Amino acid sequence: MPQPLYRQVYDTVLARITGGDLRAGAMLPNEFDLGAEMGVSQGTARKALIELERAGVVERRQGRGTFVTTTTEDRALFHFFRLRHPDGTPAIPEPLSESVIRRRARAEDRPLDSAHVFEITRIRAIEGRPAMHERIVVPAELFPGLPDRTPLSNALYVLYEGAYGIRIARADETLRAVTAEEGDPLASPGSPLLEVQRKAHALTGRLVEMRWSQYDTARTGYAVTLT
Amino acid sequence: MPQPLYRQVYDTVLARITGGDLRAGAMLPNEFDLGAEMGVSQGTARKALIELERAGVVERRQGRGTFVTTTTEDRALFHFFRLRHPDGTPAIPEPLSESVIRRRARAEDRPLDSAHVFEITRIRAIEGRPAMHERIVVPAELFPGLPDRTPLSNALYVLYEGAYGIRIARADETLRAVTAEEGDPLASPGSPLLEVQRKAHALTGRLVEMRWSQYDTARTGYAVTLT
DNA sequence: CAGTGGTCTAGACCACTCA
DNA sequence: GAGTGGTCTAGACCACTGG
Repeated sequence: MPQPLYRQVYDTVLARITGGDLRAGAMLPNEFDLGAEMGVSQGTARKALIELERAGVVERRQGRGTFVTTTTEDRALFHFFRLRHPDGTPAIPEPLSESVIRRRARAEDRPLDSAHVFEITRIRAIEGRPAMHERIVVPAELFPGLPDRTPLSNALYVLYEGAYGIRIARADETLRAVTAEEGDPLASPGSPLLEVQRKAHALTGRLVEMRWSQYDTARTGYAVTLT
Repeated sequence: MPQPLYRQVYDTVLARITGGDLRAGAMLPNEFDLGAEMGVSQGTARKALIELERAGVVERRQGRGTFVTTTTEDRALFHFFRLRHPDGTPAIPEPLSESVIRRRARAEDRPLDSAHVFEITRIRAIEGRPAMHERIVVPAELFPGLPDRTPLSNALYVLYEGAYGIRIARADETLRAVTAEEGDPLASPGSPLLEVQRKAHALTGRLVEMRWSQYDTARTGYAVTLT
């Protein structure tokens, strides 16, 4: 047995989702039907579905069924945006300015594996104060017509999925403290800023976004839980 | 059925571990024996053990058995210490200075739910340069004789478990960028520092440590993965 | 009410570890 | 070779959802 049966079911279902056969929000077959279709028992199909749920690919609801996970504004805000107020509630960013340009990929964009990229630059505020400065780079061929969609959704990952079928599954971030320079849009020179570098991967595992963010953390904090 | 059977098995086993009946590294009964003991089938005992493994409480090894997880230096360094070199490898801290005092709990120590606390202050270096300044507060009654154990282990959580049977299961952190002040032990005044506030919980869920850390991130970064 | 996922059982065989 | 966890099956009943 090269791969466990439940793993084969897992891979097949995942391929249907990433391949577009099953779109976000679509209902999957029930455990018995899926098992029959794949030539395995209900219990084996069930194990595959449970693993898919754990990976965040599907959502299971007793009495209703199993559905392909949809990236909602809430989910994007909760999972992939970590700034919190002192009381622990998520900070809500509001757009202040935004630009999207198309350009050739530079050396630093190499990991995106694309000749051309879109570069999004935006500044967002929290409770009325400019607090976030972001530069976002994505492969141009994966997001056709992106510049025509301005103003972009505040939650970019909802747009990625809704308009381009690209679901962000994982993001690796590296955080550093830096100092604001002359002309910084967020804070006066010398002020401390939290700099975050992100590499975001789609369900397929492909790197689809690189992001440099700077946060003014005078009134908020970046929250993480380690387990 | 108020609670699923597998959940009852889970709780019973967890209670045995937190209660000291099963110590770190101890081997659990196999799935059939555990099931028989609890009056459930092997499959149900198995499900409880899998959940315990997912929670990081036990480790299962095919052909060997199921064992209570031990906090090793590696685990502590990998899970609960997030500073990484640019190439992604963990930064290795080396002790420079350390002090442990006993004092009355102050208002800010309230969450620790203890009248007296130990406060550990230490400075550690990375690749020879002072890079971490930490203030750690724990309830005194949970860690009797802690000041006599100086110099403390570099990996405190290994000491917590080995000497006091307290295993850290979860840590909530909040990160901010701050500026070094006059006399800062890590960097010259005005330099940016990454400030991390941690609240660490034991397996039982009790808050057992509060920690304020400052990192010089000039040569390292704090790495996180969001999923 | 029919259909779904959630729990549980009893049993089988396989893969790995270690003496 | 004995003992362990890993996979898989077939079937049962329960709990929840929605028409």
